[in-house]
Amino acid sequence: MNDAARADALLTWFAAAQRSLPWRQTPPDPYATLVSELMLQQTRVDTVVPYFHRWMARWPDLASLAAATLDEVRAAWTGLGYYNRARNLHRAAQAVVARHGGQLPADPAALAALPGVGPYTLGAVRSIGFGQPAALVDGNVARVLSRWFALDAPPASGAGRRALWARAESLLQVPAARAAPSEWNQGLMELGALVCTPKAPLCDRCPVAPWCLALAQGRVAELPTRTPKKRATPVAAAYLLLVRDGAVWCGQRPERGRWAGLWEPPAAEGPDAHAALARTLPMIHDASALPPLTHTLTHRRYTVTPYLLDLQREPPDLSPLGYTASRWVSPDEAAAASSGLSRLAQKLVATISAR
DNA sequence: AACGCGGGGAG
DNA sequence: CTCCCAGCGTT
Repeated sequence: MNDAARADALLTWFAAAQRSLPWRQTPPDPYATLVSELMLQQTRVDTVVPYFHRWMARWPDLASLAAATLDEVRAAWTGLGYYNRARNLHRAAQAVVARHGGQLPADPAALAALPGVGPYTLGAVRSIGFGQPAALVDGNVARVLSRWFALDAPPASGAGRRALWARAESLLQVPAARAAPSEWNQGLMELGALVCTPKAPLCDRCPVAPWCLALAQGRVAELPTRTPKKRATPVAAAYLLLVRDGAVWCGQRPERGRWAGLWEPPAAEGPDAHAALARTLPMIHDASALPPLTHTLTHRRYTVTPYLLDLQREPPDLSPLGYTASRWVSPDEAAAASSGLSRLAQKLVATISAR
């Protein structure tokens, strides 16, 4: 039968071709699975690996993570992006300690109730962490299944999402897949990462090419259907770098929103950023403007003008700008992986020592 | 359903 | 440059 042969082909390929990744352990560790899956949300494997090693060395279990402070947790996340994930993981650890005795629950409803655990992560923790026959759909699986079955609905659409999850559930009913849900799901994702890539997929090396409808129809390049994406919004911003003894005066951003809880030199956005900053920090009029630099996020493209001032007096109060705390940050500290500064702020502080 | 949320690697 | 990555929470 088609389904059985295809399942065998993928599982055989995965057994031989899978990458050696630190969270692929036998026996599986549900906590390690949770950590890796939170880190891997919208983030590539190669980026996550060093963060995962540092994380597991520092917090080897949920109890130790729950006992850490949010600032420590967030500092360990510095550079990974999507910082709300760090907050979610920390809160999840505290919830597991409070409600489940420090052991991750195997019950799907209890898992789904944890912060940061959505449909994908639920399927991943269930199948990879606990060996349960649970389906999952991520960006890789969406691409693989869209091609296998020549699905025309955009994966991001409601209809596309429903179709993909239905296929994923259905495939998992094949006995070989159901007997090895961890390997099956990881095999689908590994195939998407290594063979069934977004551009220039390696169809001549694909273990399931004989069963690929898109390949048979010559439509591999046009599937999955792409959804038109929004352009990044241009944003102007001004940062005031107040320097004393080589250190820079930084504030901690609020818990909500962009770069939540991270540190940066005081800043304002918009065409009137300089004026807005001057209302709270009038000393900016004595500062010298440095050459602008750009920093691109997924949805925003920043053009930042840094203003530099050697400060002899006491540093100003930053709370009127919305910062919840403030401290001096040395260039060495800012450059460290666990500085708690956004990448943009790290760039800015680096411009000072480069002068 | 639509939007906000980082940063980096590949082509 | 563009695209997109082991997505989720909020509105």
